Amino acid sequence: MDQEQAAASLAELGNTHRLAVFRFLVKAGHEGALVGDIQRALGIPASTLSHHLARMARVGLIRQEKRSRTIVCIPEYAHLEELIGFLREECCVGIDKAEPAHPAP
Amino acid sequence: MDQEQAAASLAELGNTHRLAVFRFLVKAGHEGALVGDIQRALGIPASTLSHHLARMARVGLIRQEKRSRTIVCIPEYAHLEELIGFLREECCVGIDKAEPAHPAP
DNA sequence: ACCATAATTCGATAATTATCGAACTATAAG
DNA sequence: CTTATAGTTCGATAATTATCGAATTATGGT
Repeated sequence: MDQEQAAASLAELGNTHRLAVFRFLVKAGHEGALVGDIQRALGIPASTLSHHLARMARVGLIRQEKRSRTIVCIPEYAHLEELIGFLREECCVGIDKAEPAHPAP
Repeated sequence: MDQEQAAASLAELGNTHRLAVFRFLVKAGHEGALVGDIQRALGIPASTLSHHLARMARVGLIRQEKRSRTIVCIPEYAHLEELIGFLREECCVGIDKAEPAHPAP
């Protein structure tokens, strides 16, 4: 994951509604949740939620699968892992230079 | 770190300029770097950079220490660690429910 | 065919964020 | 005291993002 992608994903998670949605989906597990479920659980107006879901899907944070009339939203764990990996590299580059707060085993 | 704080920090990192600044500071290490150094290294106009630095400091991603005429910017590693911790909790809640891609030791 | 449900798209508006030159403040050096 | 340097603040504008009702599309059930 490059800097552009990382920034894009971070920006999407950097919104309370979208972060709440993502948390909800992660709790829902690999089966995901329907748009309507999210809507009822979080009380976000349908069109607003749709907007946020589209953005999250655009950067690869979630995946949307159509099941007849409904749409299942599934969190992309691998994507989050990559994002965390990117941040961790950032973090650890400098952390050993001095004051080793996290002594490597 | 609660959801509000996490979202705020993620939003700040979710901007290419600020993410570049943060990476630069992490590489600089615990001694940090001067505003002017960042400015010259990344080629961001002074007033724009000042704006971004203020935002990053506001959410605790960096710390700014005045040294006579100059200002040292230091990355708050602990803050990033907390943020990563928050994301990791998110991620791992659902990851074991099925398809254990990351088998716990 | 008709109605209900699920969700998106449209469209208009509000709110936030980004950008950057110019003016300003603070400090150091001569 | 004057000048130079480091950085911020101001102010104005552009660009992006957020919000949400209304209209629309798609599908299933009766």
